[in-house]
Amino acid sequence: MGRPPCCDKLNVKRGLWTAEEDAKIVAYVSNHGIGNWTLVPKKAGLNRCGKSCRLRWTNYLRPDLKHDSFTTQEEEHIINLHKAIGSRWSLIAKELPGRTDNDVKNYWNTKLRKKLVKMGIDPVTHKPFPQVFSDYGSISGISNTRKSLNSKTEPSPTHTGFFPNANVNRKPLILQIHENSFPDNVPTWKHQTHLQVINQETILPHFFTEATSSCSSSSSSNVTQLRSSPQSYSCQPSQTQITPCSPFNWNEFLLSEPFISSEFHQQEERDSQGVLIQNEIQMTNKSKGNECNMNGVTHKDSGAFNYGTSFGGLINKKSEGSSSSGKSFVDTLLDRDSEIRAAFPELLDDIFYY
DNA sequence: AACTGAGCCAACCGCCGAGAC
DNA sequence: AGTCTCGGCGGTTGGCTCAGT
Repeated sequence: MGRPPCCDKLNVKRGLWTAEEDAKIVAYVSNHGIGNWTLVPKKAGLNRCGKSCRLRWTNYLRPDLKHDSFTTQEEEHIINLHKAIGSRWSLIAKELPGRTDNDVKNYWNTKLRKKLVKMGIDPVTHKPFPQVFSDYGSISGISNTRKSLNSKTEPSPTHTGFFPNANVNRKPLILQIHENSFPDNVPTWKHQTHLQVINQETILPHFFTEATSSCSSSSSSNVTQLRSSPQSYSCQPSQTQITPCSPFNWNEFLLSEPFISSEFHQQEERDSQGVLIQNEIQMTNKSKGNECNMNGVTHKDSGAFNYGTSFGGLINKKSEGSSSSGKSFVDTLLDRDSEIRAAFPELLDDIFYY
């Protein structure tokens, strides 16, 4: 039953590729094209796993790849896209010709994330840190930071920490940030005593998983949550129904136009009147077609889940008048981001210019 | 010159959905 | 219907390079 295994994992070579191996893959692909990667090692005379061959090709050997450093324009594009869709590296990479998801991911993790932190911007929410703390304080019921100054709760050992190795260095987050040359042009941060005692967990949960999963990297896990938790979804399910880590309401991106019920529109109206967005929408994404349960009403999509169509259709729900046909999915997302910011200034706060 | 730590990036790991059997 | 692999994805790690001491 089932397919045979693609390779004997114990007897295949691992590690860095040699020029000779690269040449074999290139020769094979140029002769046979890309097909079943499990057959490639055998046919190309390589003692590698097919999966490894595929990765080598897609991340390094593909002729359309750029191998030079990222340009300023590409940087800005990545930041904007990450702001809009989070760490969906494959989607971001599709918007950057010649770049792979691995390239983009590495560049983000090694350069851009640090750059944003140095600028005083939370790389998850893309908001200035003081604003993030302020948001979280109001969301979680922490009416002022002084309250948490007295907190002596021990940090949870399960959190990975905002900075690398923070799980080893268990200093409060604020101290870490401060000690990591926080810029002087962020006034709030000058008041170290006002901040230094704040416990990691007390501040903002998503910080502690940011290194491994930003908000939308948890988008996949959000979907999982949606399946298991009909009441709400957020980056941190146990915290609040409002996700502080993204300006987007992902509900909307999981719905396409045919799903939009009158109840949903009513909900939107309430939202636009300043009522906090409640996660009344329960989503399930079944193996064939999308099913979504909104306020108890189940709707079903006709086709497989598809960003380009489902998202696009949904986005256009609010983008009436804007051309949808010629725009890419991500462009549309960015437009949508701007629209949301314009529509909900009190919820989404000021746009931050990099 | 030798050592050390940080930065970088290619490659691997593990999960998931789709589809083959 | 159930089991299994493939292919795709995001997260993590190993090891190389280089700057600083």
